Parts: sequence; structure tokens; C-alpha cells
Amino acid sequence: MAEQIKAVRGMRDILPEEVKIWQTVESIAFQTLEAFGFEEIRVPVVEELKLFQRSVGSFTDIVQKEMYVFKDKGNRILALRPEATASVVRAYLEHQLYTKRKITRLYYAGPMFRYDRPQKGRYRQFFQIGAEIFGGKSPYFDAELIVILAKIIEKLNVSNYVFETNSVGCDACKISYGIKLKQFLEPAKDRLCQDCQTRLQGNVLRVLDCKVISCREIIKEAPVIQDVLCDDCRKHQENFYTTLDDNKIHYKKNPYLVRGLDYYTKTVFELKIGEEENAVAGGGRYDNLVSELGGPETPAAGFAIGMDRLCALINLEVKRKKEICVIFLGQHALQKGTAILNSSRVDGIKIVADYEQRPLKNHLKIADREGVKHILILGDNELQKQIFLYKNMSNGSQKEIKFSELSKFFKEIDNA
RNA sequence: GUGGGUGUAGCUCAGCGGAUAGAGCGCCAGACUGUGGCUCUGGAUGCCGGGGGUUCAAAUCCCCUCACCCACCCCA
Repeated sequence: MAEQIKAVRGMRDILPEEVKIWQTVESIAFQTLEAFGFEEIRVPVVEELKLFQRSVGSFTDIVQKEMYVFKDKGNRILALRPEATASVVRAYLEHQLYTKRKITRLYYAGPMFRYDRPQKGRYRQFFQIGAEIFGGKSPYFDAELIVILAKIIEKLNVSNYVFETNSVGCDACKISYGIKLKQFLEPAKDRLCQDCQTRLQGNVLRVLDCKVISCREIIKEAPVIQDVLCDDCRKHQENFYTTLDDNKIHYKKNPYLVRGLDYYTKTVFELKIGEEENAVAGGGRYDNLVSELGGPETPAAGFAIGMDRLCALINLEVKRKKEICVIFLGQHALQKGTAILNSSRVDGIKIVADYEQRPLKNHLKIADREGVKHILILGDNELQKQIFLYKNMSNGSQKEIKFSELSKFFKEIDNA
């Protein structure tokens, strides 16, 4: 036997049954976003490596160890995107979208790539639906993003969800807090875990969400960013929370919430469902990213939904579309019947023909097994009478359908 | 990148040094040649993930490797 080729590690197929759930989620998400004035943008899956180094951050794990990087034949150093915000910002600048509208709202959907070890709810190729708002600095924009997420998730009949929120402050706050935290942790350095000792050198904030118990003990006493926020950041945060309250959003302040992308400022948030450790969506404000990528000072905020995780957690009853199965008995009936059937098809109604010759008994057995409720049979007897024999598999009833009334009959079944 | 678990029939799994590798479900055929579900009867399942080693003897023990799952790191 020839060698079986399998999907590569961390990549997977989403089979038709599951795709139906994805389609439902996508259409709910897209409709909601459109209703809030977001427009879809489609950006490439491949970008220059530099884009991600400059946006996500050179020292983040995502860039340092999780990126698919390669050279193309023109010796360009490229990367498969680990996230799409960078690309959207790049496109926003490249096409000078900031000259077209004061506030630009964009959304996207597609695969992202991160080379980490696959496990529950994480893949090397995973799908995100994301939204970005450019040009708005008011905390109401931050809140709008959360409201949109809440609407989407409630339309999916999920009720046991919570937003975790925090502020990481503006650049100045981040820096002063980083120093303060480092000063606090330095004396206790020996009691920190190995990972945290490394974090102390690079990304100090990450120590905050370490799960090691001994580290947590130390962190409990650590200064909280709230105490360090500047007036502007503090006001922004207060307004943001008030707006969430007014909108009856279920959220939980988490002073230790730190995100792994460097570009976030002020508001950050994650959406969690049930007891799951993993966040289903995450996002926040990134007021400096646009200018850092060479554009004008442009406040911005956004989120991304992890489709793989979301779709795994919701239990949507996807309605099975009605299917009418047509079977032909004998070569003659098949020859004549196919054209009659095809000319009578109705858009949007699922009519499936089985051209194989097998005993009627087998045809019915297969239909039964596959859950098909409606069968049309054409044999020589029927052909002579210019009819299809309809059999309802649920109750066994049968009736004759004239060739001329086939389309009408399809619509009747579909409407029933 | 680190740690743990699991790879046996289409699926779920049993067998854990001994002969021809099993069960349930599913599948195929027949009873029933143009009428499914229920029942009965019969049948086929297989490089025991791959490679190497130990042994008279390996699905079983050892080593390597690959894949999947889970956790850590990190993230959606």
C-alpha cells in the first residue's frame, strides 16, 4: 500500500459537519460587525518578517520562537502571519485609509500560524475573526468592542462567559510600572521560579500571571499597575468600566492580566467561557502601533476571536437541510430520468441523485442509514406513466408525482 | 523548547512473554429478485504506528523514531 500522507502537525481539516457550525458563527459575527459599521478587509497571509518584529515585538515569544519564517526565491525574508492586526495596520497605512474617514472600522477573518506545540484548543494553523477601530481614542470605542463580542456570543446562546479586563497603561505608565515592579521583585529574586527569573530581565510584566504558587505568593504583595497609572490612563479606565456597567457587561477586573503582544496600551481584555483556561477572544487598545509603523498618530483598538476554540465550546444544534434522494432502477430509466430531474431542480433545495445501479432494497437501506427522509424512485413502470414514485421514509407512505409537477413537488417538500 | 500519557479491525477498546490476535459497534451477503428500519444465519476484517535490539519465542520487554492527546512556556 502506498504511504498515507497525513495533515502536517498542528494543521487540521474541518469536516463538513463542523463547517456548518463555523458558517453559523461566521455569519453571526459578520452580521453583528457590519451592523456596527465595520467593513471587511482581506489581507495577505504572508508579510515581511519585519512587520511582525516591529508590531508584535521582537522580544515576544510569538516572534522569537513561534513564527514560520522563510526566504522566497527573491531572497525576501517573509513570515506567515501569527496574527492579523499588524497586516491590517500595514494596509491601513499603505492605502492611506486615514484620509478617507475619521474613524475606520475594519474586520477580517482567516488563518493565522504559530509554530508551538499543539494541544487542546491550539493549533499551528488556527482561525481568527478580528476587528480593528482606527482613529478613536475615547474609551467608548474600547467598550464597543466588548459589546460586539458580547452580542456575538449571546447570539450563540452562550451565557457562562466573562470578560477579564485590565489596563496596562500608556507607554509612560508601562515604563514606570515596569521599573517599580522590577524593584519590588529584585530582592525576592531567589524565590522566583526559573522562568520568572528570566522574565525579570525581559518582560517583567509577565511575572504577574505566572502560575507557580511560590511566585504567586510574592506577586500578591507586588505593586498593582492601577496605583501607578497617570491621570489620563486612569480616567480612560474609569470611563471604560462605567460604560461596561451601563451596558450590563459581565466582566471581572484582573490586575494581573498581561498580554503577550507588545503593542497594547491602556485597555486590555480577554473573553473566557466557562471553566476553560484558554481565552476565546482577546484584544485591547494600541495607541502607538500605527505611528510606530510609520503612520500618523492614530489611536486604535481591536480584538480577535479564536474560532477553533469558540466553535469547540458552543453546542449549536445545526439544522440538517432537507434532502431529497432520487434513485433510478434500470439503465433505461436512468438514461431518460436524469435530464428530467435536472431540468426540474429548484435553487436552494438539496436534491441528490444516485446513478449507481443496485437493487431497490439496497437503495432504501442506504437512504435509511444516511437519514434521508424523502425518496424519489424512477423505474420502467414509472417512466411509462410519466411519474416519479415518491416514498416518505418516515411513515412509509407513497404517492405518484407527475414529471410536469416535479418542481412544484420539490418546493412543497422544502416548505413542509 | 520541557514533562506525562497513548498508538492493536472502519470506530471504541481488550489482550501486556507462549500456539492461528479478540469483543462490541459498524460493514458485506443471504433468508426477502421493485420497498428501508426489526429479527435470524453466514462472511471479511489487521505491516498490533515505523525501525532496531533482547529472547527458543515479542502486540507484550528494552532503545530509537514518528504521530496523536494532555500539561508547562506562550497564546486565540
